[in-house]
Amino acid sequence: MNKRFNNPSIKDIAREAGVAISTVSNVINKKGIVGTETEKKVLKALEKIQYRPNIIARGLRTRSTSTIAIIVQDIVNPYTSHVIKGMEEVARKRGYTLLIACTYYDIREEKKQIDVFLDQFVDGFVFLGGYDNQGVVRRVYDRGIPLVSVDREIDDPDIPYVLIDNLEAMKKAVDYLCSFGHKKIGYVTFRFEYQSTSRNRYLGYCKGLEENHIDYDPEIVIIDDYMKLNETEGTFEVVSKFLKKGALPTAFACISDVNAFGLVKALKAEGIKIPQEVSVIGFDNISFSNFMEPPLTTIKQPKKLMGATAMNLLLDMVEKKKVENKNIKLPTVLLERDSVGPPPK
Amino acid sequence: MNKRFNNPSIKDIAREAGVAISTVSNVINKKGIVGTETEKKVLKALEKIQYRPNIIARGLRTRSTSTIAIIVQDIVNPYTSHVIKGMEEVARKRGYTLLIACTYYDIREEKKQIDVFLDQFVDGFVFLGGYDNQGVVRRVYDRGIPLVSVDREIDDPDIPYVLIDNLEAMKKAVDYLCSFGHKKIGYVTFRFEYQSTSRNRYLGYCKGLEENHIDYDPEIVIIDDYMKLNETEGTFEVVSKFLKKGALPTAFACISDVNAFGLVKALKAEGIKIPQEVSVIGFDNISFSNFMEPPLTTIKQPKKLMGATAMNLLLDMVEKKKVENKNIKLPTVLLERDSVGPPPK
DNA sequence: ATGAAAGCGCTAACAA
DNA sequence: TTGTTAGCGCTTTCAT
Repeated sequence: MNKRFNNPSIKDIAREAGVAISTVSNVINKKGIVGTETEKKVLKALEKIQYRPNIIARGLRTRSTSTIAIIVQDIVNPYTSHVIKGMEEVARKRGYTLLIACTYYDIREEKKQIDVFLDQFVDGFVFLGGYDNQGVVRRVYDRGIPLVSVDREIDDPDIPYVLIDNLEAMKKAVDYLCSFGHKKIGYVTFRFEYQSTSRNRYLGYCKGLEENHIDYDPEIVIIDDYMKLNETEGTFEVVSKFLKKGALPTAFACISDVNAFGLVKALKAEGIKIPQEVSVIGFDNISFSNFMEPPLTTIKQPKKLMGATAMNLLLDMVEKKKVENKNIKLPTVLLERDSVGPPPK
Repeated sequence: MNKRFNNPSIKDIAREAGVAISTVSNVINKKGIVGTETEKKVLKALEKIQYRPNIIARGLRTRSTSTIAIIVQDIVNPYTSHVIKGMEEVARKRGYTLLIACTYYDIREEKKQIDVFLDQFVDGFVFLGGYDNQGVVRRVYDRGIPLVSVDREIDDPDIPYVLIDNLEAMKKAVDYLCSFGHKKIGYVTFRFEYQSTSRNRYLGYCKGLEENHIDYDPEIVIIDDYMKLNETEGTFEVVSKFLKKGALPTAFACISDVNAFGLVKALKAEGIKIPQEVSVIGFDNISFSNFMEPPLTTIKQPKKLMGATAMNLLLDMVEKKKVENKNIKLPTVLLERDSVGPPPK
């Protein structure tokens, strides 16, 4: 058999200390029911022998492995990786390890991954982004496994989530554009039938227009799923094609920064000056957005905070602590930089 | 006890099929020693009952959990996340799940994470980047656990690695700069005492100068660890300070694109034109490098390929397949874009 | 307070 | 080929 190494087990400790294995277990798990003298003996044995509890064996018994599964769409997306970073730091501090899987926007893949993780006795799930597909989330929820949904809006208040108000945030972006006097405001997004986050941003765009008494003009709304996976490059191509058609607003709101980067490049390629001829506002505040030219005005999402908040919420539930509020909306901030200005005369 | 749910077990299948549990196990694990009729019965039972093997129980027995641990410095770094993507796709296809931990350049954290993963019976390790600190890698290696080191150069050919030739790649960058006639070539890096990858790039820079008969000028070599964690922003600050001192080369080579972004911004902030006054060459080919202004000339690392190659190599070892070559160097390509030009007259 | 023993679900050695 | 059983390392019940 493949017994690669022989770690000391609780048995070895028991023998060394001259006590029962259950006593050792009780010391390790701080049950507080072990006599002072006995505890001392165990502690000494623990000191002497390099012992580390076998998480797998423990997991088989307790059905818990101090492991959290996180399911994301695409780890390469900077928004995603920043949220993960926030989660990772909290998980580590609290003694949990992270299992990560990417679905690349494939719902079947998402289902498969969940099954795999279920097999592993993960203690909790984070769903980061992705399609509405509440069924798949529900399936986990109904098994009684703690879960938090991040950046995926769920109708059901039973299901804990950490979000921003995407609708209000995008409306804020449109309001900002309007405050400069823009009347022709385009929008760049991928499709959103199955994705509430992008849908709500779109709704925010519409609401922004409406409140500012601007008619919705489908000519300047670019909706294309080609921009989804290879965001920046894809947007560059899609927008380049769009520009050939001639319809040009004086400003664009963008579903996210990574798409805005491609939009900006396409605009520049046509010799269009930003913001003198066309203004652009992004969404997310990816770090690169401050290093492009011009620095991108954008809606900042509190990415790391979202991750940290979600993980703390999840671990509180895992550890059965009292959770005050499991439906959390975090605030966004509009970052004024240089890609928005008044429309040309 | 916290028995959250009662998955059907191999026992239930055995009862349903009217065979012994070991027979079921043999069917599931395709041992090929089960009679056709019996197998059919088991398959039918498997069909009827929603059965999924309990990985934890299996792991306790076999000391293997189809899990790979990957240890990175910082998941937010685009180079890192692209390599992970390459690894993730392969791992998933081959039926493994990924445990990910970040150390944020902290050696103690790295040690701690390794211990945690060791407790979990991971089947293999990937070390992505990080300090030389061969000891920590060795400790895993000596336990006989398969491991691959990526982007962390290891002297010991026993230890499998996937790398690029950092020295040659950076030398190639310097050669390229020289081919435009540059004689004053600066370099931007963080410290590299404990990090062979950055050290070898530095050595490549030095060798490039030497072969082109240019004296090394410490005045225009910027070495600062402040650029390590918050790369782009940090580099912007460091370089901005540097520019106040007045020494200015006609070209900069950069340890990585994310640092180049900060460098470029600092240069522009001083009104310096790229490439008319100063040329800049990066390293990595992060996707944004093509979307900044001017598009960044850079050395392309095959990031996803590195990840995929490393994971395939690792899993081959885990599965005890014959491995032809466990020391792999992948090629780099110099991408000519617009940030390099001839020096000013 | 301490110890003995059952058993989590599975694999593998051994017996039949 | 098939079935029985031990045991992976741990937690937890139940005696003592």
